[in-house]
Amino acid sequence: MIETTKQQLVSAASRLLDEGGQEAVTLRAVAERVGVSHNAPYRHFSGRAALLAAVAERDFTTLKQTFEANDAANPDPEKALRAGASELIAYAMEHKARYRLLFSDPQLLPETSLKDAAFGSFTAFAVIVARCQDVGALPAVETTSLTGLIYSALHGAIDLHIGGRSSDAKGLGSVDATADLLFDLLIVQSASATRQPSRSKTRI
Amino acid sequence: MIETTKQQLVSAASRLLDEGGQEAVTLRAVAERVGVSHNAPYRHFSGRAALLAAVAERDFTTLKQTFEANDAANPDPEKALRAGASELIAYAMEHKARYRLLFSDPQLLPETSLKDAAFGSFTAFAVIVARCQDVGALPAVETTSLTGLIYSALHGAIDLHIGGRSSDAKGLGSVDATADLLFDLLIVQSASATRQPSRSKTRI
DNA sequence: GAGATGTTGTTGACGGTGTCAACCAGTGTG
DNA sequence: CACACTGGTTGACACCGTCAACAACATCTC
Repeated sequence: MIETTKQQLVSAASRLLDEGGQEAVTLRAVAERVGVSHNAPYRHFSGRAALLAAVAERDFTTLKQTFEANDAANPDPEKALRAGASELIAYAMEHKARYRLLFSDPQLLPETSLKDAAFGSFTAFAVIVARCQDVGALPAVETTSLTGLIYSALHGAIDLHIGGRSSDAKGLGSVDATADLLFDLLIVQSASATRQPSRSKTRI
Repeated sequence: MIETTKQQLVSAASRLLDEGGQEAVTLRAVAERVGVSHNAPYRHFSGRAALLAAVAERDFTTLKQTFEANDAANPDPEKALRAGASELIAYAMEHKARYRLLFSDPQLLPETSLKDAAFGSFTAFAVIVARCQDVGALPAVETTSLTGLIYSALHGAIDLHIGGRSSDAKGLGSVDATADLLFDLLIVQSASATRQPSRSKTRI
């Protein structure tokens, strides 16, 4: 299937993002790569911000699908959780600028469709967290808050790494090591709690 | 004491950062605010990136001093830890664009003096973490890794909030709530025999 | 079928931005 | 006095996002 011009613009912007980061994605460069005039993108997007939002929306939905596929493929919730985190980290490492666009960019327009896509990927991740809670692998606190904490820790480790703040000089380990430590500590905590008979209760 | 032109440029850039974010900090606007020509900044900085690096360096050192003062003021390590986190969050909320410059900006030049300043603030935070470990308030894993994890979680929560990714739609609570949950879970884990979580958000 | 209309392009211009080059006024210093 | 250095100036350049005006073409309506 051939891509429409609009899709080509999104794809070209994604590629430029990967190759040269945010500042490399100029509307003119995108247009040139697609082979249209410097003003053609305005026929499909209201401006640069809208084009980037389209890139983000596309990636948010694929990310959501990745989480869902991961959840379905791993019967063990704890494995699904760790695998999901690894997928997120892998995506971030492979497409640093795109990851930042999705999760950090402050000037990304708050279009509802984009918010929906972002919310969808978060929810898919929360489903895995809930499953872990169900089997007592994670503490039985409010699921959304716990998911937020885990998401925050993963995002923080990734973002510091991408920004060059976690290299040797600052002593932070690799992103994967930080994620491992996070899960080790959280899971130890909940396992010791559920081991106590008087308080044992699994969420239904 | 009167500020030198160089200091005035840094101050003006900081103020513009607070008022209008990254994109508001144009060399021309900075120069105009100081009252010099649009090219005067080049007599003091090699370019825009270097000026922003100077802003970051200044803030990194004040942040380090904040951590140190906090450490000295709180005899209880756990209180020092929570207070230090609160200070970081407060700084981030008050100066969002500046915070992002320090901890997220990818194009911040890797000058050694800037790296030193960043490392200094991280180390000051690590000192508090180590004290918590000494009294058994935090798990006895490698201090640098644990500090990295805590730093990552705090940064992630802050960054997602600043980027508008943690508002209602995504269900993440406020930054402070996420930080509280983080400490509650970590401290419960390490001292579950003798301690209770400071906030009874956990459903026990 | 013919005209109106909307879609998707185009070219050209505008102001704003970072940066480079050239120049200029002081201020020591040999 | 000549000289270089420091900190400032003006002017230009290419590049950027964006707006306006126009052109080709498909599609709908009478």
